[in-house]
Amino acid sequence: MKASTILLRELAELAPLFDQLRADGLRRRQLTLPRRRLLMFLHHEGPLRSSDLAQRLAITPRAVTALVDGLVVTGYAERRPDPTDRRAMFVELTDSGTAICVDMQNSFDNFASQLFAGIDTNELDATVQTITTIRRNLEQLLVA
Amino acid sequence: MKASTILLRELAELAPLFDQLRADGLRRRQLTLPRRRLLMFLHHEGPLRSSDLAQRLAITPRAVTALVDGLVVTGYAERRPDPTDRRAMFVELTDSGTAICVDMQNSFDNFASQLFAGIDTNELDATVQTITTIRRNLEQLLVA
DNA sequence: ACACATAGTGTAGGGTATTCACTAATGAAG
DNA sequence: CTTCATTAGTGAATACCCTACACTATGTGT
Repeated sequence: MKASTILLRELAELAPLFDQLRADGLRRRQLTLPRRRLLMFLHHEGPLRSSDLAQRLAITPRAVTALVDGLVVTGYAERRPDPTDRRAMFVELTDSGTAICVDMQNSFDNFASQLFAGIDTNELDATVQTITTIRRNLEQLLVA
Repeated sequence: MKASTILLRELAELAPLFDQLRADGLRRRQLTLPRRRLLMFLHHEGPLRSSDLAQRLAITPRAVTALVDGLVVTGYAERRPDPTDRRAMFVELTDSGTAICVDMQNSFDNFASQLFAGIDTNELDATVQTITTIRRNLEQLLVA
């Protein structure tokens, strides 16, 4: 069996299992996976316009509206009009949204350490390189 | 930044992008991602009872029922009573279900080759090892 | 025989996503 | 300065995934 086939299958199967393991923490924080994804995106990138979020997350603008609605209800994010374009809205984290992101980042780090315990450091570094390359390839394919 | 943190983040972000790229092929085949996942699982493992599917896919039995319902409608899978336990149902692929799996496996292989082009073979092998280990760790954590 | 556990599904409800249609605002051309 | 096409965001309708809970039918152990 080709290595590429196995790798892709492993990566594809990894995600749903991984998601399952995070379900509890998400529920505890009144979050869902897509909402968490958007939240952490804002945490890393700063305030963004809805249309930019749609592009970066590779979902429709309508889906962004729905996700942001949910985050607004729980008080993790806010909409702010774009002063340079009265049609557009910026989405930004509230203080509690930022706090929850910091908190989740810590949990994430702990979980990562635990999950990768027993894997050689060099091996881990090499894997990071490869996976990063693959993600960039994917993003390229999505643009095209 | 720790390698483990980066790797976990990359893996988490890889999945939704990856899913997006497969959306077209799935629509063309009248499938969704979770239904495809169940279908390929049967393709690789053979007929399974609903409860076993729930366990292996890490979803609730009720979710399995719903997914199988969808696959029955499109004619890709069938239910067959377990002769040794009248409560239980086996789920198995139909001929057209098997055909679609073979077809998808080919597309999958082609896509994999394309996606990993330019990545060193040894590097790829090493990554497969690492990721496989990680998936096994994950499955262990889910059982616990 | 009885209590208890297990297998699968109906019901109800929340969440993610899409498509299409619509409003408001922008921007480019005459 | 008007059209006129385009863009930003959202309402409406729809499909799907998933969960929790309740229920029926069946199996299991004492």
